[in-house]
This record gives sequence, structure tokens and C-alpha cells, in this order.
Amino acid sequence: MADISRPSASPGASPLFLREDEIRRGVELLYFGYTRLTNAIDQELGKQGLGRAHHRALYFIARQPDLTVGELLRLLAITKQSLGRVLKELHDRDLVVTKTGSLDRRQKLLRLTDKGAVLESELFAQLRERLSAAYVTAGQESVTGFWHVLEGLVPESDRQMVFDLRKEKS
Amino acid sequence: MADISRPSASPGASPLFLREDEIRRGVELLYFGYTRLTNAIDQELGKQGLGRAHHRALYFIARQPDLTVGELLRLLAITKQSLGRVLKELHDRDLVVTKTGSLDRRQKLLRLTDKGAVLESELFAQLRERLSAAYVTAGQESVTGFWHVLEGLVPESDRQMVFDLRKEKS
DNA sequence: GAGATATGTCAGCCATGTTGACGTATCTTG
DNA sequence: CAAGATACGTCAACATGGCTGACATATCTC
Repeated sequence: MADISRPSASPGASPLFLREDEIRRGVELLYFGYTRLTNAIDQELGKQGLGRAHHRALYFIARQPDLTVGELLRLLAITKQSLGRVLKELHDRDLVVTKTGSLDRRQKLLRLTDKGAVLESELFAQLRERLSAAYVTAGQESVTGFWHVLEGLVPESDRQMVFDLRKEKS
Repeated sequence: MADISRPSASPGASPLFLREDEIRRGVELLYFGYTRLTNAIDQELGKQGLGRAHHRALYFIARQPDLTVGELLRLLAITKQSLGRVLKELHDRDLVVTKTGSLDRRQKLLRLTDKGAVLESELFAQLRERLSAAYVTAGQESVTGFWHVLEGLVPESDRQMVFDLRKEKS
């Protein structure tokens, strides 16, 4: 059993070992790709005294203005207490505003202020720089492959939520 | 400027907006794909009283037996104090052993114990399940595209280190 | 032998997640 | 319309896993 964690790299390795190596390659690239991409914005965030948790909230609010608190909670998959702290800080810094929902007055709709939008787009610019460089190097075909594999990693139950980010709110 | 963070979805959108949407799609899929994949092993880790930090160390030690502490530090990109805590816990639980380097006696070479190898392969099985399902759904061409884009996200300075994981130690 | 390097460790701090409990406003339903 | 469900907020305590700074030891290199 212990051998499974150490595949042979010999030329005649069995299909099982090749498969293992392909999986490990994916795990590692996903780890390094994701962490190095997020590292790209840490310096900028640090200047503002914010952390990654703040960026995730800013990002999704930018992506879908008038997002409700509940929707954001589902996207981030954290507790409302954790999110509450983050939203409070964003609000205190005039980066985010909330307004009462018009259809359901219990809901709070989230939006970036102008200041928040400026910050988010500065952060996004860093992500764009890295990701578009990777897209260009890899080519359009690779990019669609990249998307397909990642879509397959999102559990069925979350997939609609993720796809809906690309739509305008109704 | 604020508009940049909210692309139009209209059919006649300019190339700039299409480009933005492609970047955001990648950011989101990378976020959801990575976090959902790592979620897959949280339950198993919890049973052992370990966290993700422990898994990352276990993973890389499994991947490259006789890895030195310094190499692991560079892979994880954390401080030696943080790693020290993790390695101590893994050692206390008989999951990892160290031996003095033969070429350079200052180094400590890290290896999994049999018990550690069993645990790592159980965790890896979860990752394999998710990732291979995504590979199969997407198809081999998509998988190579997935790898190419992610390789482009790893900074030049880290790339050799990441590629070297696939080799045996000399 | 002097200085650089690899590793370990103490101590304290911070960011960001968790659980549990409880309050208020608003919507929905019998 | 009253009762219960839902959306949101908040207090308090705690866990994980990062961080900095300071300092010690063994070993290697020149």
C-alpha cells in the first residue's frame, strides 16, 4: 500500500502508475497555480490593510452587483459570523454599501462604492495580467480545456451557482 | 473605471469586455475547483485530528521521499516556524521520520513511515476520485490544456522546482 | 579558524475560520 | 391575523495556521 504513494518513474511503469502521475501532476499544478495567482494581489491588499477574505467578498460583489448576503455566503461557503466581520470592515472603509431588497425587505443587497470599484479593479488588473499571460502562452484550445476540467471539479450541487455568476441579476 | 468591474453581457460587447469575462471565468473556476477539491479531504483529515497544513507536508514528502526540510520550505512558501510546528506534530504521530543527510549532515531528509504512507494514500484516493472524474468528463485534450494553462501561472522562478517533483531524487 | 548555511525552538501576535446562542425584521401560510 | 419560517446581525469563545524576532547548534566551505 505504501508503494502507491511513490510511483515508479521507470519506462515500463504500469497504466496504474501512469494514471497516478497524471493525478499528482494535476494536484500540484492546481496548488501552485492557485496559490501563486492569489499571491499576486497580496502586496496590494496589504497596502490597504485588507486580507484575502476581503478580496473574495469584493470580487463577488463586483462580479454580481446587488448580490444578497445569503448568496455571498453560499459562494464563499463560510459562516455568517465570519462573513459579517469582513463585510463590516468593508463597510467601515466605504468600499461596500448595502441597501434593503425591494422584493424581499429582509434581504440586503450588496454593491461596491466607487471607491470599492476602483480598488477591486486594481486588484483584478493583477489577476488579469497573470492569467492572460498564461492564456496567451497556452493558446485558446488549452484555455477551453482548462475550463472544462475545472468545471468538472465543481460539485454538481454548486455548479449552477457558479455558472450564474456570468449572468446579470434579473 | 467602475464599469470595468461589471462587464456588459450584451451580444455586441467589445473585445475588451469579452476578454474580461474570460479572465473572470478562469479566476472563478480556479477558486471553486481548488477549494472544492481540497474540501474533499477535510473530513478524513478531521478524523485524524490533522489539518490541511499537515496534508500539504504529507503530500510532498510522499511525492518525493528524502526531501529536505529546506526543499519543503521552498515548496510550501511558509516560514520554518510554521513548518516546524507541522512537522513536529507529524513526527509525534509517527507519520514522518527524519534522517540525517548523507552528503550534507546538516540536512534532515524527510520520509513517511508506513503509517504515514497509508494515511497519505487514503487522502490521495479522495483527490484521485474527484480529479479523475473531471479528467474523464473533460477528455484527454482538455487535460493537457488544463496543465498548460496552470504551468503558465507558476512564476518562472518556481517552475523548475515544480517540474522536479516528477523526478526521482538523485 | 571564520563565516555561511541548515535546522530547531521560544514567545507573542494576527487573520480568518469555527460553534453556540440569541435578537429583530419581514415574509409566508394555515 | 397569528404563528412559524427566513434573512440578517451580533456577542463570546475558541482553533488553525500563518507571521516576526531572537537566539542556539551542528556542519560545511573557504
